[in-house]
Amino acid sequence: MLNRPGQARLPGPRRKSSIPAAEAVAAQAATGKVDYGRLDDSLGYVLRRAQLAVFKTFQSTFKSADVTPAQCSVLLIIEKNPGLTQTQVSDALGIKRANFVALFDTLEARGLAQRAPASDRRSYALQLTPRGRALLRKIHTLSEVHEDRISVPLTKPERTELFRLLNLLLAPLEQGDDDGA
Amino acid sequence: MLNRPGQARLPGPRRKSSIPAAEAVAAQAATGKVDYGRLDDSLGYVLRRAQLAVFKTFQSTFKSADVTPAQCSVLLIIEKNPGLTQTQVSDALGIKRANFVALFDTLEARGLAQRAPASDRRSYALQLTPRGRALLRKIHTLSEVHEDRISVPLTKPERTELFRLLNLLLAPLEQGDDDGA
DNA sequence: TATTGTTATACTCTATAACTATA
DNA sequence: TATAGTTATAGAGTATAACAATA
Repeated sequence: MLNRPGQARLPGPRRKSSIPAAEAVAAQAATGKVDYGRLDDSLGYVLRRAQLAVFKTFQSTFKSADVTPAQCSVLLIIEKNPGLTQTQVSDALGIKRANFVALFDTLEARGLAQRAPASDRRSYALQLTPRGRALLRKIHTLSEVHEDRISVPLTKPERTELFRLLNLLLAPLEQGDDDGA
Repeated sequence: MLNRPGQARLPGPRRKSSIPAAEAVAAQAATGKVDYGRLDDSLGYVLRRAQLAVFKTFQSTFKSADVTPAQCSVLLIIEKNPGLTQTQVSDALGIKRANFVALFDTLEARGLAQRAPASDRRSYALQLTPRGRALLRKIHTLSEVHEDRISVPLTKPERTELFRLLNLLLAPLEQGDDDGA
């Protein structure tokens, strides 16, 4: 609820009018653009818009792979850390264990990953299937395309600096969460 | 689904085992930390975490005002642009008209804003109430506190640079949406 | 007792279609 | 015929509680 597409048209009142009368507010804004005031100086607002815009770009870039960012992150974690349990993967990604079940069910139903027996018989050792490894090769390619697309307006040094600043911002905020990563 | 709290414990299998046998995957990751691989170099992933962390900070900072970021943005827009219609405000913030109704109903029920008659009798001229203006004074104060809190790890020039880079990143991505702001 | 995976559930946010009253 | 506000609804994403199997 914090995007920023375009503008609309003109104002006026109607039926279910709850207020008494209110002298037909001038509507000085009916002419030009909308003044965003402090919102333009709000880091949270800009971050929200950036995240939403990048997410949309992700969708269009990854539509041939048919994976959401969440599914993608799970596959990447398992690729780098085969044998982790559901709790470990979901904790690593900030996903609730309960919500991870359906998410992984989808990956398993598509034959991309599977639950293998582990020494502790309460849990599973998560691993990729050959098909999952094949899809990951595509995902790695698409990831590069995606990063390149969203980084177009930035120079290499600017992109590096953006990463540095975001991680700098993130560090103290992610401390007081639950344990600390 | 893309946070990054802490780690979990250890792996192993269990009952609804769907795969044949799979030689008890070594689980080389059961010892130390999780390797995030490309996720750490993903702008989308870092942005998502930053946005989530900032949102959490917002909640704790603004709990005394009892407003969500979305409600806050609506109040700020109406403050700066009194007389706009629901379509204009929701378009400006990227909120669907249909979803704006309940959002504004809440603000109106709390006596913070109201629907005033407009010249075009299909629409309303949205405006603040005295109570809404009073709350906005508090919101402006809390906004400063909030921005200061999340900006702690950044110097003034770094914060300015972060804004510049985010807006740079945003500009081309928000072009191909619907019309263009 | 504590933990893992699981189910059920609820609440929020988001998206679409269709209706009404106006234009 | 088109637009503003509205309603209904469906789909994600997220959060908590409670249960069975296992430790």
